[in-house]
Amino acid sequence: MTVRTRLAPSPTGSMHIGGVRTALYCYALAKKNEGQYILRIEDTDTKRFVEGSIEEILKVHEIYGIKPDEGPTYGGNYGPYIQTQRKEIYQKYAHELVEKGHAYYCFLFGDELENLQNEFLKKGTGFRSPYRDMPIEEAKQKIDSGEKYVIRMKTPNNEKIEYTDGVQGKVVFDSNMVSDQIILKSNGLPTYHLAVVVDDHLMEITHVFRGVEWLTSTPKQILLYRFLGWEMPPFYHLSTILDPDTGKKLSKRSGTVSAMEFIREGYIPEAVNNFLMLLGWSPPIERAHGEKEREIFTLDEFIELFDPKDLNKSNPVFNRQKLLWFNKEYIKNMNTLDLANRVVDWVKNYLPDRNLLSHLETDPNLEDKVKLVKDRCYLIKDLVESISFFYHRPENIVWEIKQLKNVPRNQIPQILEELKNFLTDFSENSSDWLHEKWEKGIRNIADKFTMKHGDAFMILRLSVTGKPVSPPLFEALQLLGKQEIISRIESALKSFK
RNA sequence: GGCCCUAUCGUCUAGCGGUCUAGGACGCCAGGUUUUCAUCCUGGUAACCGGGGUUCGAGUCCCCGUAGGGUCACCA
Repeated sequence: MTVRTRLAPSPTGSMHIGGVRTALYCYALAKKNEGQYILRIEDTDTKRFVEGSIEEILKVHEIYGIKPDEGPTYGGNYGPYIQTQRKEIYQKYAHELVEKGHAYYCFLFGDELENLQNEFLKKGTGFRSPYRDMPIEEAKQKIDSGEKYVIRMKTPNNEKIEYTDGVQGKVVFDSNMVSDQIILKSNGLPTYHLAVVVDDHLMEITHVFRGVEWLTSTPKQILLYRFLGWEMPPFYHLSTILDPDTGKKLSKRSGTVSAMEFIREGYIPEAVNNFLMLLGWSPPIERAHGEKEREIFTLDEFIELFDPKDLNKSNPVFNRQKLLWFNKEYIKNMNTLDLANRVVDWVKNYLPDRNLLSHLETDPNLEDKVKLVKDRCYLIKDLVESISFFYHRPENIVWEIKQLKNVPRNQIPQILEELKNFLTDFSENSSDWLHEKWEKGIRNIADKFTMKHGDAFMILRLSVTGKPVSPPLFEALQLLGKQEIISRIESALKSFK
């Protein structure tokens, strides 16, 4: 049997980061077993449809490296993969269910419906409509006369519905608690409950991953599978990612939750994936007492290691600091050329600064610059910021900083003058143009003014980069080039006059 | 409120009856390296929700309590 998993998002807005985690688990199980990962769009709620969200779901997959084998734009033999395009299929099964006596036409709407529903809610049992037992012929007459209707499933009474969940274990429900759920809405579209069952069956899905919020609706699907005479695939109800602030489902309130937004902020998709996979899953690796455990996993390693049995039931809190740490690790350890390309792409896609972009695209030494700053950055954004001084001369340098509190202000121009003369004497083309050689000379200058070496370095740093924090100074200067350094020192000097 | 699920350092987690004086990671703190900020080393801080059982023995099994989450739609 080939393993087939699917992600079934609703196009109702930005794709949530939790969706990526679910996708990761689906994808991993499919790929581990050389099966297929399918993307299906559940857009049966036309009111909540948001323009552009299908495109975004596709884009998120592409960026995060999760490639569907089937789905919208990917094709496949089980399409269409967008539910509104499968309307007739659901209708056929819904009516079939009525014929078989497992569902019924219901004509209850408005206040009447609401009042009855409230009664059942108060009683604490599942909703049952008075039309449940109306003879089918009578119901059909009403329909023929143009009455509006929905189709509800006929939930059996007094029955224990139990099944074993792949992550939650054995779960038992009382059928009296399960409502006669609407499966076909009055507009002719199915509700989720019917649509998933039909599609998962028709698309030959073998393992269903979804959030625990679906757990209590599972008996409805179990019933539907039974009514339709189909075998139900194993279900895996995944924990909910919790918000660190509210303790409830992760929401925008505490920060970014959109998968695309993380990328826009400068996160590396591989790092986000790594963080996500470990939220509720831990690798089955033998651990020696006291030995450091591995935290970094590539997608391929994850696929290899993944097994649903290692999924946790309890809900993890989304720890942004740890995500940041993962990102930093990925930036630090990434191949420099690859990283440089990503920097350019990021600026191209998410920064309006076209000027900077053209600098980056034409810089033959970009890779060296990236290399210089890569182990000090958390985000791609930081990387861009750290190297931007190469392309932009400092303006309005602030000399009154605590790092220079021991240096008399009137001494600064003197030092700069010395520095300038000193560097001017080097030939950029000779073997003298090496930062190791400057270092000694600059230390000598500091000694001459009886100041700390670090202070002299700081003055140089400020005049050239404009900031008290910079990448390793000498390597950076070497990359900047002699002419540029000297002219930056000169303009710093001018600001003193 | 009914029903379902969960409960180990602040957070992510390992643990699947004895090897637990409970391990790792993030964070935080201290020290070292260092021209800034980082990186990098070294060390430290910090947890089995409470109460009953079962057992020779419980973080690990059972029950109750407590706390948290989910769910009760013509939304998915």
